[in-house]
Amino acid sequence: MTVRLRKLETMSQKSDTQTKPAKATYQLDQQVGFLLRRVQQRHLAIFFRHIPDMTSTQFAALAKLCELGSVSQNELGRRVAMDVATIKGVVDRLRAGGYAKTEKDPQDQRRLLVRPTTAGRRAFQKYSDAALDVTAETLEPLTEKEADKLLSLLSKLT
Amino acid sequence: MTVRLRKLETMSQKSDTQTKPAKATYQLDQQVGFLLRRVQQRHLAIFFRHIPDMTSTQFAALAKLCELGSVSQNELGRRVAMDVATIKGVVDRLRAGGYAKTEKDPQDQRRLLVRPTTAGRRAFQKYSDAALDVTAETLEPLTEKEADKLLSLLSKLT
DNA sequence: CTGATTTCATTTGTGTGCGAATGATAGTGC
DNA sequence: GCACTATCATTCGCACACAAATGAAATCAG
Repeated sequence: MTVRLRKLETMSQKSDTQTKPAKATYQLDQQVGFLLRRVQQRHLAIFFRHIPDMTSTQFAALAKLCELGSVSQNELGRRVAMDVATIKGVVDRLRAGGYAKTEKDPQDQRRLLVRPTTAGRRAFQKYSDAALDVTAETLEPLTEKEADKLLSLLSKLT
Repeated sequence: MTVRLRKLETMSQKSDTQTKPAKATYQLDQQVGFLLRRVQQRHLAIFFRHIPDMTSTQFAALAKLCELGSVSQNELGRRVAMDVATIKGVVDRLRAGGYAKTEKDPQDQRRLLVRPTTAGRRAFQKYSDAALDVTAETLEPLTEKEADKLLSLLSKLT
């Protein structure tokens, strides 16, 4: 992730004067996957401008962690839709940044309990408004109604 | 990228019985960034099921490459919205897979010209229908109208 | 023609993201 | 109490994705 702002030059928007195809033709810029990637790029760049201390992924994990207080690493991963391998790395970095601490669960020796530190809670407090601004700025090209529509459509694709 | 299918367990949809907040509260599952990430995860898993030979990124680059015939590496990257460092890796892998070949541009010694190989063109032909199926399957939870709406909204966020 | 700027490719470093394999622990059935 | 199975964390390997730095080549200004 970690997408910083980088001018990718305007991509030729290609004024689509093609003859109407009987069977749909493969047009890269019309594929969901491509659009998703580009929108995400833009979103991550915006995120970084607002919250440079942390990546979007880390913030998501921290937010959930503050909400839950104390969870096992795997459980946290599930709550924020991250693979076990991914959440491990994210927790490691949160820990390295002083935002989270971990300890073995005395009740279950397999589990690694994760908790936010005071600094972690403070960072979440500090940035939660900024995080909302990120969402707002990302959706800024849309009207409020369109934005709602987009969120609801995306939710259906989850 | 390379997203294989992995059950991420159903995330607790959390029946939101909280008191209506005057100032919007940070709810992870309502942030565009989070939704984008999850939708992309699902999309990449679908992509891999249909086209296991190549990643979605590689296919995008190959598609553009077949359309253009011959481009410099940087130019190709710009066309598919990839960073210089990223496009280099992608081209390397396309080359390793036998889908593309490169050569120094005789007109400009800085440039690395990239071309699709015969196998590359064949792969693109072979998979272009599958790629459309990927888009279709990704959008499958939506009606056709909704899908169009989504694509148009995403386009605005580019 | 030459120095400054731009463009292009490469490399290094960091941070996601996934699959697959491994080992440790816990729970279950008998 | 003992296999069987499930769960949890870790590790490895691969593939993006970007910033920043470097070097080489082309272009532009004077």
